[in-house]
Amino acid sequence: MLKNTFIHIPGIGYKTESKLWKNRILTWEDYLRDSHRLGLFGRRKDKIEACITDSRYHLARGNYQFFASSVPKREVWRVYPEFRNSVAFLDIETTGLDVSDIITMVGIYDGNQVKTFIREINLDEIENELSKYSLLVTYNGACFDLPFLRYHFHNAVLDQLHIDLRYPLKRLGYSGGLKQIEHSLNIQRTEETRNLDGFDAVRLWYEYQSGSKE
DNA sequence: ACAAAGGCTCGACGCCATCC
DNA sequence: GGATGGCGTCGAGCCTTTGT
Repeated sequence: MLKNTFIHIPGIGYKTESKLWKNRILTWEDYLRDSHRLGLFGRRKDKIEACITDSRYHLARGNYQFFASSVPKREVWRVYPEFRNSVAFLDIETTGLDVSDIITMVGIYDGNQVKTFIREINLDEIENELSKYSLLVTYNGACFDLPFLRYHFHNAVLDQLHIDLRYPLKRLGYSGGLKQIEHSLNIQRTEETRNLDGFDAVRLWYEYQSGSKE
């Protein structure tokens, strides 16, 4: 999907991208070969070509920073196929909603394996762990998880591509919070966690700190 | 060759939704 | 309850097209 994308190129908006696609210019390679068919000439055409050449260069090297700074946030979902081999699905638990509240746990799924980082056990390993990934996927992470991580872990690398599923799901007609979306997609939780919400994460953390193993 | 019109991008603004 | 990005809207500014 990324190789079909032109929206990250300065001077190209949704209209022009759509026009390219309608004219059978579907990939970067198509553009470099066939753009003269479209009546794009002169400096504009050259600038676009230069940006496509850059895009190919950076994609071949896995330079996620190039795309993180150029692809509009609402279109970052398009990079998933190209960067799925370096993805972290991320969720944090905290003691409250204010960024100065405490992070109690961070969970990461890398596509194969779930890794859990717990306060007072191994949470300090999270900075190193995060630096391994090119792409982060969250739900509402742009407003919640990432600001928390930035506030509490000054050395964490957090310049990755970031797909916040809240917004693409909204466009597909799914909204109302993660729990509700899971329900409407028929995603079942385990018996132990079925009826728990975010506030239970706070309560259970304090119970755990008071000695409850359960 | 020049001017006007039209198309498109892009930034600003205010409102809204979601996380524990 | 605070932070943040997306959304819709608007208008400035640039570029291309069209008309004379």
